[in-house]
Amino acid sequence: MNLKTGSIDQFKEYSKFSSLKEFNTHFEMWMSKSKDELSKGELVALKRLVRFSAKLPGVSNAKIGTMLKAIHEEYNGNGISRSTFKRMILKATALGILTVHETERKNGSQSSNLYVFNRFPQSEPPKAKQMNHQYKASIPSKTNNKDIKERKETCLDYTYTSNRVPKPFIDLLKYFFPMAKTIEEFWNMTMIAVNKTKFTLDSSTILEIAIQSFKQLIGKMKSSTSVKNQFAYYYGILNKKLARHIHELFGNWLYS
DNA sequence: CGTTAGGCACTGGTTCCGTA
DNA sequence: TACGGAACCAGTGCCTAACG
Repeated sequence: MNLKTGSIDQFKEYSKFSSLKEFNTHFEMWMSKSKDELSKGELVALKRLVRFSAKLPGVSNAKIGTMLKAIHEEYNGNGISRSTFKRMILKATALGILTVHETERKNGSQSSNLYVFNRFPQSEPPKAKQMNHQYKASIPSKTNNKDIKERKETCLDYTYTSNRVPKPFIDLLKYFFPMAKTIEEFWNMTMIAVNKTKFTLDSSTILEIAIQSFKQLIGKMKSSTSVKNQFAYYYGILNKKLARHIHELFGNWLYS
């Protein structure tokens, strides 16, 4: 009992789904897209993790040992190893399916991880390249349960930004907008603008244009007070830059 | 008495190697 | 190639004995 400092309820704010049904729908989309990336054993592990993420849709604080035990029981002793489970976590994190948060016990010692499933993006699901090989948990700093409780009232900082946002983008924005939600919103605007073009751009190009646009926004914000809505302004810059880029790529005939 | 150091336990992370 | 498992690492608190 001393292992857990509280129930899963206190991680409520981590859930990105309004219902279990919604979570299942998103997970199915992830599976249809990414299940080939995972081995048979890894799929067993992932699906078991999903079943441990029901109380709070898409969030699990079960420890690896517990889940392995459950798998072993389910498969009559022919379960999977800790190595396989961890390989699954690495892959699923890299694919953007889930995010891992470290937690501590009340007394400060390391506790089980918090596994948070991400929503399936409405645009393109993140590619491995876009993830910047971010295999590690996206949380550099340790969190503890007390912290998490305290953060209920406040917003989560940039370390909680979803894995679908490329790291260089986070690294730039965090100095100006330290909140994860804001950074994610900027990235959402980016993907909306990109998808609107109907052109397929590679991830590094998108990132480059996004960063340029954001820098231009910051420049504007510092030099004038005319920026009323930072997202809208950013979106405007982005659209222009994307149009120019595509124009350069494909020539005038597209717009004639 | 209070403090400190050492060993233990618990967790996750990484790497490596043998095997089917 | 997927997998299991061992060996190592790190970080923390707990317990206890020794110390001043």
